[in-house]
Amino acid sequence: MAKSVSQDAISTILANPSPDSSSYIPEIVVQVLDLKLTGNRYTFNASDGKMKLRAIFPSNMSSEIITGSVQNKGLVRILDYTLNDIPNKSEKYLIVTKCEVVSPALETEIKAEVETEEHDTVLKKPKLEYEARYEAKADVSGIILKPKQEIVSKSAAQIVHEQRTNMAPSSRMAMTRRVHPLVSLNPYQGNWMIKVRLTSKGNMRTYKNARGEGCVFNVELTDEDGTQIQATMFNEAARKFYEKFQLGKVYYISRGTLKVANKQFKTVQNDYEMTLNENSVVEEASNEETFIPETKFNFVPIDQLGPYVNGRELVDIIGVVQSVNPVSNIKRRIDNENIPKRDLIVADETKKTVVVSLWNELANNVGQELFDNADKSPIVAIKSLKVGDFQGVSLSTLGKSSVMINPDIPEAKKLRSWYDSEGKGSSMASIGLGLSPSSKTGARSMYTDRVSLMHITSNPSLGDEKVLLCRLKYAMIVVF
DNA sequence: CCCCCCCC
Repeated sequence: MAKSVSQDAISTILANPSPDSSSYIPEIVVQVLDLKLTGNRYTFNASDGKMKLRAIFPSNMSSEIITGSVQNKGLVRILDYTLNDIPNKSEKYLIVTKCEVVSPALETEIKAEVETEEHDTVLKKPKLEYEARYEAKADVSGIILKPKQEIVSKSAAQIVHEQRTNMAPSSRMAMTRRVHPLVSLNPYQGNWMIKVRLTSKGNMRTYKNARGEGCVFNVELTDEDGTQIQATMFNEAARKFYEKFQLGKVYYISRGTLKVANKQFKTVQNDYEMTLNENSVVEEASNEETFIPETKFNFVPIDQLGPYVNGRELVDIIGVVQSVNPVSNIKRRIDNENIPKRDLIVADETKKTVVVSLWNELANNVGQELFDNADKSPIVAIKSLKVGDFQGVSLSTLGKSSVMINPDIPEAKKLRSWYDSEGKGSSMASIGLGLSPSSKTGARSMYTDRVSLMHITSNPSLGDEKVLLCRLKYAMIVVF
């Protein structure tokens, strides 16, 4: 058999994102390029000479890679796979679930067109650190050039070894020590390291109770499998890690402790929660490829907020900012403490508006930015909002809420183009004050009273007196 | 060890 790639292999994969036994898929042989160890997985570029696709090998392939049968610039036949979306990103990546080795390393990267001119350019590209070192040693005189072939025919295991030994000690540590999946952690096993994305960050707050006082903040961590865990830091640890932890970034974490999570306060699906103390190790995994999902939003359209009123479940919303109030200070009843608050009105494609109250630092920081740019109708995406019943439906931030202005996500682009083309010219009604026939669930609050009104007014068995009473109540709410 | 999330 000819040792080459299948024609249009990448197009075939893209056209069949999740093949099953009934799909007919022609043979897919690709060249493995840029094979490297990322965390605990091997990743590579699958190439058919024309197109490339980021890909990941299954963990059970690792031994074959280490023994050298799968090589960089070698050929593999992909027997089964799924094509996965990276949320909020346009590119796809290929998860190889079954494959076999066709050929060890070829001399060159396969290109569909013969590119003699370009070949020189390729050689002049900035070299990877290991390549530069390799050549520098061989080429002491500056005359004898090391054949490129010797570099390309190195097995993945060699490359990985060289990558490790040439790296900064901290990253080498991260590569060498096994990354544990979050599901494998428990309170009884201490020596682990995880690689996680920070998918939620609470604000720092102080507390005072019978057991003492201090400061605390919580984060939510997500790993490559999508498993989540909440981690808590107190006092010294809270101060040490508060700035270091940034929403959306990826970290290696070790030396934390696990305990059984309190069901009552659980915000993620995990039997355990993590505590990090001042001796825990948190290291950012910067400039590294990773397949950990990005922070995921579950946007609820404004006209669908009804069922969430006064519920425990939090919502994410995305909308166009219609207006922003100045900050006001609210005196908390229980202890007379002043808390900054700023209200804004947002609208979305359902042509409904809702009032969102930003509290504490969100009112001051991101709130001020919104205030200053209110005339530009920015898009806001807000994660983890509580849905209250003030004026029917109201939204409020919590400590763990986050506000993103003009986020680079498809939903924001869609909303922007809708608003610019037709939204800004159309009339919008407040979800709180308007009747919303689509939302009939929920059992209390003024909002539900008005839903009941609709049922009653459309029920012929009721007397005029009751209908009038309900109409009166509705009228009063509107007047308010 | 927190677990509150405020006001009209």
